[in-house]
Amino acid sequence: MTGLTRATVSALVDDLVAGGLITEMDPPPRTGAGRPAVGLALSSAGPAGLGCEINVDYLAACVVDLTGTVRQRFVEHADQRPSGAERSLESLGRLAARARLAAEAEGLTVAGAALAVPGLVAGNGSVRVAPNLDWQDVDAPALLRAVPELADLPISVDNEANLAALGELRVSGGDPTFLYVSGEVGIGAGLVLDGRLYRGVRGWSGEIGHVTVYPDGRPCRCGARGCLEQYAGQEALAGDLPLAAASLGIALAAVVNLLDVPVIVLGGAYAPLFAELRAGISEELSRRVLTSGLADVVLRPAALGADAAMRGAADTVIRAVRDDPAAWLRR
Amino acid sequence: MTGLTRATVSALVDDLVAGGLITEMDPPPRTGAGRPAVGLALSSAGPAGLGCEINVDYLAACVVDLTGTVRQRFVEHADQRPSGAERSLESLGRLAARARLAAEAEGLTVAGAALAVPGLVAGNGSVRVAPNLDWQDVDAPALLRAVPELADLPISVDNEANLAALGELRVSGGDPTFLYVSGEVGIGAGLVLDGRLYRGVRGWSGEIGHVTVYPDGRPCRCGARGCLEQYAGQEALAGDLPLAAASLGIALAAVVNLLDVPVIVLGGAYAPLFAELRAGISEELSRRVLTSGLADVVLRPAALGADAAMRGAADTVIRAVRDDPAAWLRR
DNA sequence: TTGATTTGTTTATTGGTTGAATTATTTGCC
DNA sequence: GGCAAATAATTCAACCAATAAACAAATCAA
Repeated sequence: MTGLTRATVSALVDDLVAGGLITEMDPPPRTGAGRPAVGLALSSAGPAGLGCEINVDYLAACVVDLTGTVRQRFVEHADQRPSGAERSLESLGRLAARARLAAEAEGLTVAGAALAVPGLVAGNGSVRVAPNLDWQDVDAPALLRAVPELADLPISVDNEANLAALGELRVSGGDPTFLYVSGEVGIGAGLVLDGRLYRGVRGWSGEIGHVTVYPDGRPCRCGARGCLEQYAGQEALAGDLPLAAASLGIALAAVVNLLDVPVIVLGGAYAPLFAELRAGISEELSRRVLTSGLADVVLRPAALGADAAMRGAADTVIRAVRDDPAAWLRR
Repeated sequence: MTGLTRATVSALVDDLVAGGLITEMDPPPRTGAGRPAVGLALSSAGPAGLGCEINVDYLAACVVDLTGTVRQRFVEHADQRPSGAERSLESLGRLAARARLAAEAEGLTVAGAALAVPGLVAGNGSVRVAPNLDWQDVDAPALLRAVPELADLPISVDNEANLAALGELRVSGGDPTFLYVSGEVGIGAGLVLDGRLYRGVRGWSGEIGHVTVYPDGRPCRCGARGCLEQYAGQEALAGDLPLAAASLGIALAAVVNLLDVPVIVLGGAYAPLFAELRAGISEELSRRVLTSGLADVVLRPAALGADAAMRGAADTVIRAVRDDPAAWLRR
């Protein structure tokens, strides 16, 4: 597939095995005649990713190894709104430190950390706004690194819906292009195009909750009227489910018309309600998507549950190692 | 910038000069002391791109050289709706052949052709639907190649708004991410992300004309209700301009919320009306874009006029040569 | 046991890049 | 006018990763 010769591949694989990224499997899988091949697999003892998440009512951290297996998982339920950013991130840092130490006791090396937050994140990792946490301009990486056990780690920060979309990308059966919609208190979306998360120029993509569905409709806390969030957010969801489905369908039809996205994944609070929402969404999609006669849009519930964002965060770290293993070996 | 040594760069440049892609300039530009450098510029005598366009009321073809200069330009005004696809594409083929021959008489080598159509294009270049031409499943590349003078050319086909966006990308002062909105009989959009046109999985992105702005509004010929096209299409534009601006603003706010696009370019019929439309669009954008308090969305009229799609088409050909010059040299 | 088949390694060769030295061409200063 | 400094470009031996082809290893089937 790569066009490289067996000799070259062997040399490269030797480096990866020596660097602990790949292990040789014994006994190897077989086919027909001939000398049996040596099996190779991603190492479960090499570099690992530390995924962290802060949300309105919980803190979470996990360590995922190169194979994608969750090796450590810590969750702490507590309302974060009264704490303020500093106290919350200090608690999360301690939780993450526990996860890291437990993982390293198992022989893993944590290569880096990523943090999922329900808000807008600037390019340098600072959180511009997190409305539901009441945060503004929080330098999250610095506050996390204040915990001594994390001081040496590279830490990235991203929106929770974006990272949940990445988590879904990993477990999904290989749809390289889809929209992940996360129904929480607000509604966020993560857009994966050709296998890569599209973050937008300033990292502020995916704010589907504030797409207008009824221009003169209900007032939204953002100041506008008729935002999707007012019709399909967690509060509205408890009331009129058919309205929630129709409004979701209208907003999603806009996405499909604009981006020709063939798959939509419903996560967060939408996942358990998928059966009830599906028909209403589909109806609006088939009515309003210009190409609905040419090809269907696939609707499906998220495969990962509440851990999606945290797992996606950890995944960004190990994906970086997998995308450029030589950089890891040179470290 | 590349990290290559001068020796290596010299060797590579030698190949490009020998292949006619680059010419040495004489006299070169100067700075201070020292041996003066040899100036290098893209050759205006090398490979060129043939850009073609078919639209409701005209046919057009042009040849653009490596430097981006339009070297030949032919336009034929005539209503194409009564002709049918075969006759239209034969006429366009003859026009393109004239452009090609004239360009080759000037020493250019036409490397390929690209065709802009107002419709949905499949991956193989066939036009699935072009509503305003009343086309369905037209194998446009084959019909163009039926003209003997074009038989040897690789021909690609794309949506006109997509190609106009690419044309705009070339002349714009380097915004790598923007949405180009083309107001014609219908409304199309071309989405350029990080300097690359995003076509969607099936090539059907950019159908902003069928984004819903008023869910229970005017019926559209697509079967839905309240599509943008009914409020900001060429017919609606002649009537209520403030309504057109507001509805455009609502749809564009959705794009910005979803994609964090920092620049919106208004083309086609919108370009001459830019002054009248601007305030109405901006008002809705600042009201409905969640991040409008954090960073502005830039609105500007298209720099290229009616030639945008044709120029963008030609540009795709020369861009392919520039992106992989070695492939051209190996030919 | 033999031959076919497949996997993996060895080794000389190749081609592109590098680095250092060299040559070329200008400006600025005494 | 002559010389030093600065900058540009080329030459050439050395290096390195990948290649191709031969060879060794390990299995199955007859």
